[in-house]
Amino acid sequence: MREEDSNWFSKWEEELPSPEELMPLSQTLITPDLAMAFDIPNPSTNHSPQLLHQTLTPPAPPPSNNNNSSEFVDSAELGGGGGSGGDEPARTLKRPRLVWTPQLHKRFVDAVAHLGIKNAVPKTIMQLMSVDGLTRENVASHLQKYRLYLKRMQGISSGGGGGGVAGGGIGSDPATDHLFASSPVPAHFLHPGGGGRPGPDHFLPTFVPYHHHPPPPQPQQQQYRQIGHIGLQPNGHIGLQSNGQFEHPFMSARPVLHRIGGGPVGHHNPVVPYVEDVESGTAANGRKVLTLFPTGDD
DNA sequence: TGATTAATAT
DNA sequence: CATATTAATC
Repeated sequence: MREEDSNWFSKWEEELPSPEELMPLSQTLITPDLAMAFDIPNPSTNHSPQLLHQTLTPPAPPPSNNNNSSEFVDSAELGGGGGSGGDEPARTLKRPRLVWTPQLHKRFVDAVAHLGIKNAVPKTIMQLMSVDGLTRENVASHLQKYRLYLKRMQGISSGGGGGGVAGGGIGSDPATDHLFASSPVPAHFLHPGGGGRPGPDHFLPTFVPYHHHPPPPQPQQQQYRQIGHIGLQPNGHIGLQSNGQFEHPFMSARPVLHRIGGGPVGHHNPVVPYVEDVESGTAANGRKVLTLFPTGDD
């Protein structure tokens, strides 16, 4: 029985984007529209106060950071220098707040779906996700939230249903769905077990084997400023800007880390954003999702 | 100010 | 590991 596991596992792992593929992605990731939207000082387009919070254009991009790859936490303040002040505990490994972007959540769900509720433990999930910077605590915290969401949805959409996750808005709870609503929720999770059906949980639900070719070239427009990557805000927020295209200016999905804690040792995290094709036909909301991809090391 | 998310503690 | 609570952020 376990043999099968290896099967999908291997497959799953295999489809992981090779470093080579995602490498070039870092730059050609932003779409002209996005860049334009951001770069263009369009007074007409008044962004919401919250959203516009993080704009890009790092005021002072560290020259040392030649690494074009976008990563998570990156140098906040280099020790050493000047120091000063004192307010920032030199050696406090305070982990910055992690923002679970829909894409990241998608990966999370995918991992859980493939692991099965049985093995859907924070540790396994984290390992399977292989997302750099992601720790067990993060996953654990999110996992419980995820469960709650499923529980709520289960109670509401009991029986039926099935389908529609995004379009319908079955369980629309303003407090639970915020993040999850946009993510595909494998129905398998809702298995109440009530049926007493010990059946196999690991099944490929919404897993979409994207075997299609890598990122399609789309840069066929005016020159667009190379934006994206990490944006250091005066606020002390590290924002990674990379997104394909969004429908409404309201929803903006961008992974952001709040307040850098300061990675101790060389924590260069080869996290690379990859554009994954979202399920087709999911609502008219054809939005390209950006998935953070791993590095294979954890 | 309130609401939600994520981190943290138990 | 799961749950509950607290803190931070939007």
